[in-house]
Amino acid sequence: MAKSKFQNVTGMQDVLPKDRKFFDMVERAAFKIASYYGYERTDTPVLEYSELFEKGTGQSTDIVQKQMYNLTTEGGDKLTLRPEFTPSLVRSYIQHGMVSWSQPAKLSAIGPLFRHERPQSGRFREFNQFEIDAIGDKEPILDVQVIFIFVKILESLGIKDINVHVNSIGCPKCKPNYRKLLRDYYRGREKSLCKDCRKRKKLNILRLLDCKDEKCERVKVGAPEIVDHLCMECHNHLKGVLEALDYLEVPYMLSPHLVRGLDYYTKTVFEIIPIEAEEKEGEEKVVSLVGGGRFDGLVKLFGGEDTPAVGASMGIERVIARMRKTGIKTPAVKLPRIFLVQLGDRAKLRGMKLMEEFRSAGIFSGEALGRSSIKPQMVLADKMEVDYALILGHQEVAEDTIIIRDMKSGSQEVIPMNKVIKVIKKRLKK
RNA sequence: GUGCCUAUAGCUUAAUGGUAAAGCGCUGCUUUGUGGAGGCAGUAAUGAGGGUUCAAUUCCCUCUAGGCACCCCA
Repeated sequence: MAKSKFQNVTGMQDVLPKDRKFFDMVERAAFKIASYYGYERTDTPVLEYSELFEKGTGQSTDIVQKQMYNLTTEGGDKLTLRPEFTPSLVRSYIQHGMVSWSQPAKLSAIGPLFRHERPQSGRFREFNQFEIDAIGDKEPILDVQVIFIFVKILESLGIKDINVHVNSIGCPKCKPNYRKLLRDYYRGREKSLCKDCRKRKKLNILRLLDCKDEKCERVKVGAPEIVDHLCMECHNHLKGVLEALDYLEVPYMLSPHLVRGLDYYTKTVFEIIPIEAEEKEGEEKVVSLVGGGRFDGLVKLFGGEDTPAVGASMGIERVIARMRKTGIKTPAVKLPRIFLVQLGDRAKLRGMKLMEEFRSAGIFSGEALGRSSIKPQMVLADKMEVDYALILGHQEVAEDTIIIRDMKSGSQEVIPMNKVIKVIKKRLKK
């Protein structure tokens, strides 16, 4: 197994051809649907200045505190392998003056992200996400469009048993009030909480709502819910989101305890979760396939105009794991229908040229130019289940002819080389 | 970062305190320029490094990788 002294880095994996087919399938579905709704692909560098994430993703988040791959260049620049897309895309929005585009600017992105966490199922140190962001519009319908697009992407990949969890975490106006209410509620109840939550209470009290510990769950039941304490603007925004989801018949539920871990979220937050995983909670881990929300303050935080925005991203590896689990197959690979068999050096050369002629004519041919004897080539042709083998030996090269062998019947005939493309084309049509 | 489990040929598995077996795959042979079945042969492994022992792949430790849970998240 491990003969080489080199191995892959923990949590980072090789994508072999059979895996790649799944990636391609997901990417194709994602771009097809997102681009229909106007989201255009944007690529940003894998490396960014560390400060972008420290400021954007947020100092208080686990991502920034302990999961970033940081490096310092010889010149002293502090760089980070991107742990998420949103800050990069917002940076790009400001830097390239997308403010002057028709708003909102609709961007999509795909590629690897890096977080130094302990790998486990559905979690890697290098992983791929597909993200879409609509920057420059505050209407709730944009939130819903983002959710809707991901639901449609998942559906088109055959993942239909999903549920969208939605919540609002308010804005800088109403969030502080709610925080205070929560603090008041939990004051005196510390003893009923798990160890972690006692710590969390000081760092970010909203996180208490996320805990799955039984004891905490019990305390949580009586806790004030943020949806009851939103300011008018946030309340109406949430109402607009839910109404649109209803209208579009998106399967969702309001999850008052959904809190997301990134600092920049405002108002709407959501996750898309497979239903089966929810039902089997305890046996199977609940992993969200998509997560996102509104980040109305981020553009301004980076020095741009005060610009509302909303976006989300999908974990490609997680979606693929889901597809595999539910038995979804990738489309069959296109196999060649003819196979070139060659004997002798001159035939190899002539064969190489012939294949190019076939390629220009749009005909896909198999080959084994590395082989010199005829048998293994025939075996391969058989395995590939081609319709015809084209045999090119010394004699054929000399006479400028080629043998066409019908693999099913075993009959074969010699035809002039200059007619072979025409003949094969005709036969393959049948 | 914490805890638990795992590690035998390319793949799937077997076995043992005395240097490892099989199936699949791959390569070749079974007519000298012709495939599909069957037969024959070949190929290749105890993740790495220590320790205990007369002897370890088997027991112990460390490392590495993989899996899982916590944390957190896509």
